[in-house]
Amino acid sequence: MEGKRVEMSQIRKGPWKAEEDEVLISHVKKYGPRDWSSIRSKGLLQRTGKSCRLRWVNKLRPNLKNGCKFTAEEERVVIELQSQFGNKWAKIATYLPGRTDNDVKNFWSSRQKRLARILQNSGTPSSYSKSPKIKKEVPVFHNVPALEAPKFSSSMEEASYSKGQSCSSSYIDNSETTKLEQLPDLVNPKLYNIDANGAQLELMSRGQNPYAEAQPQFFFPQIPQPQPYLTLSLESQDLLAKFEDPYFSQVFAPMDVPELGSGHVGQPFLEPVRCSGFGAREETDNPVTPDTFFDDFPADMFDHMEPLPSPSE
DNA sequence: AAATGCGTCAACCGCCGGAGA
DNA sequence: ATCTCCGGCGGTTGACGCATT
Repeated sequence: MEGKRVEMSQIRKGPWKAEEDEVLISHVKKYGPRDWSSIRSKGLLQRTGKSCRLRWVNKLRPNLKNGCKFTAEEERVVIELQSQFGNKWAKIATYLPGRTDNDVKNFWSSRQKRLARILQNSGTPSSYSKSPKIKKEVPVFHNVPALEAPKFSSSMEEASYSKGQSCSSSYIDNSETTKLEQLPDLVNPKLYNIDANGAQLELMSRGQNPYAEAQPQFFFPQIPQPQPYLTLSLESQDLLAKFEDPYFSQVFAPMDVPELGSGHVGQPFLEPVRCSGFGAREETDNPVTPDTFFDDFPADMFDHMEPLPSPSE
């Protein structure tokens, strides 16, 4: 027992040093990405097997897109797959070459935080333009190539170790011409669920999608029917969808959002705006990545919403 | 220039399931 | 059948850097 405690105290935690990385890489070169616990039992590293595995999978594995932001297409894929599979980050990551489940998870939680904050900020309409943080770029996915079968899984560490790392995607082709017709149906308000405190925004399709469990390893999500009139960013789509959700209204009605109570739910909320106004600016890195919508948010955006019932009702 | 807020990322923790003894 | 160990996964946290006030 005492010995065990001493042993535990020798386990290193925290950031990895370059030397440790080298040892780990060397081990994987020799034995492959397995026997993680033997790394410590052999005295090579004072790290747990789990820690070694995590380090390898998330940082050292070849062909990782370390440091590369998610492309618009990748974001779309994540959003699409999350709606199908729920928070199955490892599964989702298998559709994104070079991305790990941790990447996807981080991306998603950042996005959730952003959405939650945007929704909170919506309590003060002027805050759209005043909040500089909401300048975050949010892509509009005009260009939505069909998802191809994953060439390899993010957990396929056997992938040739010596291959160089690259930020280029094996399946994403930015040269495709814009096709609004391929936009996924991400504005279905039925998809969304917001918990009681309004902080956690999540898709409800978890466990409800017939494909969610049935899909094999190389199953690919169905690209829903086109929504040709949609030109809003995904987040604006999310947001608008939530505004149409009665539960959303209930949750957020008590907030200081007078605008939310002065419209007409059921009216066509998304106007056939084509690449004009918000969400259509060009960007150097990604020509089809527009600016975020909130800076340029129409002041009357919420005018189409029905008055909310009072909490007492 | 300092304070603050926010986003991103790396790493840890706990739970779970499978394999083997 | 049960127990233990290991690996995989999802959730969470804390550090850090950047932008803004």
